Amino acid sequence: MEGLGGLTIGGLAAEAEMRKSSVFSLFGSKQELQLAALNGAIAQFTEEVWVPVADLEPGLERLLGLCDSWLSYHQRGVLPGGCFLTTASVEFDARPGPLRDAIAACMDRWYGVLEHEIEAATSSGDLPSDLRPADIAFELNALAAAASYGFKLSDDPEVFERARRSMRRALRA
Amino acid sequence: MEGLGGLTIGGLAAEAEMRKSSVFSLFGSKQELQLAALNGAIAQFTEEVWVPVADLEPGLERLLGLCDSWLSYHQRGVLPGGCFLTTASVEFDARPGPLRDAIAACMDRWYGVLEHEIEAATSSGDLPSDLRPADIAFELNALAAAASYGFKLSDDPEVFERARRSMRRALRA
DNA sequence: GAGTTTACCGCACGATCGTACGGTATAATA
DNA sequence: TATTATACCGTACGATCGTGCGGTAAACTC
Repeated sequence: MEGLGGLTIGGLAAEAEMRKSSVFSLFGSKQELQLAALNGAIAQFTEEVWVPVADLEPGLERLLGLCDSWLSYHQRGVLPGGCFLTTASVEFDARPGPLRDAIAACMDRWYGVLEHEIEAATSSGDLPSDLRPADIAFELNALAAAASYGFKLSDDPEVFERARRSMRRALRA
Repeated sequence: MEGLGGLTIGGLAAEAEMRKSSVFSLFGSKQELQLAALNGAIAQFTEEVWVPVADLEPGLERLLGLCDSWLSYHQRGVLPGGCFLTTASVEFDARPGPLRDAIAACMDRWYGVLEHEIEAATSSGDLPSDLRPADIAFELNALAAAASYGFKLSDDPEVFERARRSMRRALRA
């Protein structure tokens, strides 16, 4: 398995060459472990996707760079199981609890980042002002996620080209 | 749990008010059950999404109707766990075997349907000919899937409006 | 150096799940 | 009617998983 549900204390212990009970006592519960894994994945995502473009000019330029680093992150398969947030969303969207709440909060934060950037591009005139930032953010996220699991399913890197063209189209419409 | 992995023989037996062993002997193995569930979900999807628009004019008209019935299908939450194919894709994209193959085949068939319709719209002049059908099909699918799990995660029906606007934008670019 | 914290281990329990096998009615068939 | 197939049941086994508890050795603190 993959994703947060496929994360097992025993499996993690084996990878760390420790005993199950050690790993368990280190986190206290599986749920804590899952939350920690989610935070770790988010930190890594930020490091690999956002940081490389943080120095670019806010607005359309950084947005375009972000799309590229985003797709590259997925294409390199940095972590198995594809887009962690998408996997987690699909897995927990119908299971209320702290995990679902944390995932939803992460998604909201990420949407906030995207929308903020889109608004910057709009106010500097690089994007038409009749576009709703939330629409574009939703669209970009949908494309990145679909590219991630579409690639893992088809093994065809062409999906990243498709996603890239669609993103470009969304950002100059 | 949800999706194909969350499908358990015991759980199904409870729903059917039967015994585990009965359900098991009815399918022979869990994998056969999962394949049957996949086929059932595809049949239902076809019934609820494709059939209602089958009589429309091939091309853009049917494409637009398809997007609406597609989103409506997800919004009504016809089956728990959101878009079955997307859930299954995310769940099995890294687990080689008959399940993954069947899921990939279903996706391919669905993409084929979409592309065929897009080509009809292009050749009748309702869509610009510089658009690649595979790109548009990918985009529509990404939007529908994202709307499905986005809604289950946020409980905000606005995502369907967003997805609808993005789909419309993709189809008249 | 005594006491306490930290990191890890070993073992065991209960729950869940897929799977297997033998049994028993009822229905179909010849 | 005799035979066979079908549908379902009861029970059991082995594997996996989360969890709890007592123990031990090293590290740290006073």
